[in-house]
Amino acid sequence: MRKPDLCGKNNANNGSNNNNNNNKLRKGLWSPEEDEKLMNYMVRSNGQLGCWSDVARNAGLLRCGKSCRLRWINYLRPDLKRGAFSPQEEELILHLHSLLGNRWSQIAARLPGRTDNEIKNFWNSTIKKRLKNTSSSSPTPSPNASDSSLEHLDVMQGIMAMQDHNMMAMFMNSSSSSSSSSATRAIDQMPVIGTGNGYFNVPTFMPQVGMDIGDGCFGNHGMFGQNEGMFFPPLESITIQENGENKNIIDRNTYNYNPLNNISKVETMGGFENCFQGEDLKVGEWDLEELMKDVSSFPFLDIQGE
DNA sequence: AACTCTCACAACCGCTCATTA
DNA sequence: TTAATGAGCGGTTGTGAGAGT
Repeated sequence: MRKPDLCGKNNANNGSNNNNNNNKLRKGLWSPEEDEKLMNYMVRSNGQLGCWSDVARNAGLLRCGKSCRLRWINYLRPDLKRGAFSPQEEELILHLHSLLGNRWSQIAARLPGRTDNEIKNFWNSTIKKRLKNTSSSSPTPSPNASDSSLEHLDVMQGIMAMQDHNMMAMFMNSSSSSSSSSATRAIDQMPVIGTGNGYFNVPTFMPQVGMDIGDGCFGNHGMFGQNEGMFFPPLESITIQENGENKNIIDRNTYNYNPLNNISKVETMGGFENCFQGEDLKVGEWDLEELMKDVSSFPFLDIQGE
């Protein structure tokens, strides 16, 4: 790994004149002290972060904002899942990659606790190699059914996969029986868990204004109850089909999807502080209840709406 | 024990896009 | 309209650790 690099060897430790000089910004590996500073700041700031360069400055770090952002997203975020990928995760990555290509952030958005960087590395180091060795048996979605209920099925199974790795397999099975295009559409409609790159997730220790996911369907005891502080940031947009025409209901960087039928406006800085603040908008047609209807007959679902 | 090779992954780089003034 | 700024993304690099010799 890179050694913590004091840019401009001789002066990086000189904290007295640390203003606006990129030459004095550190590069390379983060030291434990830096991690601690950043972590402390993120906790202390309680959501009032400003921009990332402010974060770097206010946290007392000799790092560029970009570096801080990366460190937080890829390493320090409290909801990160560390350790090896499970076979189910591997399968899901394979499948998503077959649909999405190298859009690591979008793949990561569907793997809770995993970052795009992690998945990218995993792909490049492990899966690529494995696929090379077993190129004859690479999985491809078989073209087949494409009706909308099936797509909803994909959606819901995808959601469940987020919560239970055992259920990823079900998502896989379902999706692999859909045509590539319909599966892709389904994936595009799939709400993603807020762990992917590009979004601050809501750390469990952060109070979320206007967030009401305590004990309900999406809360600690509901169907999405295995995680706290979960939210569903959208892809570039969520497109729904209504009467044969597509409708965009959520724009990226503008709204987060609130599982409780609300979309809340989000500050563009990254949403860490304001994930559920601001005006509430009705989701309208893309409705979890609607999706529930399609999947409520599934035995593996233990839906207890409130 | 010393050296080399390979792998995994953290971090950087360069680019694009969105927002704001 | 345009320039500046910041966020986000995908590709790439560099390095520590472990395996092999």
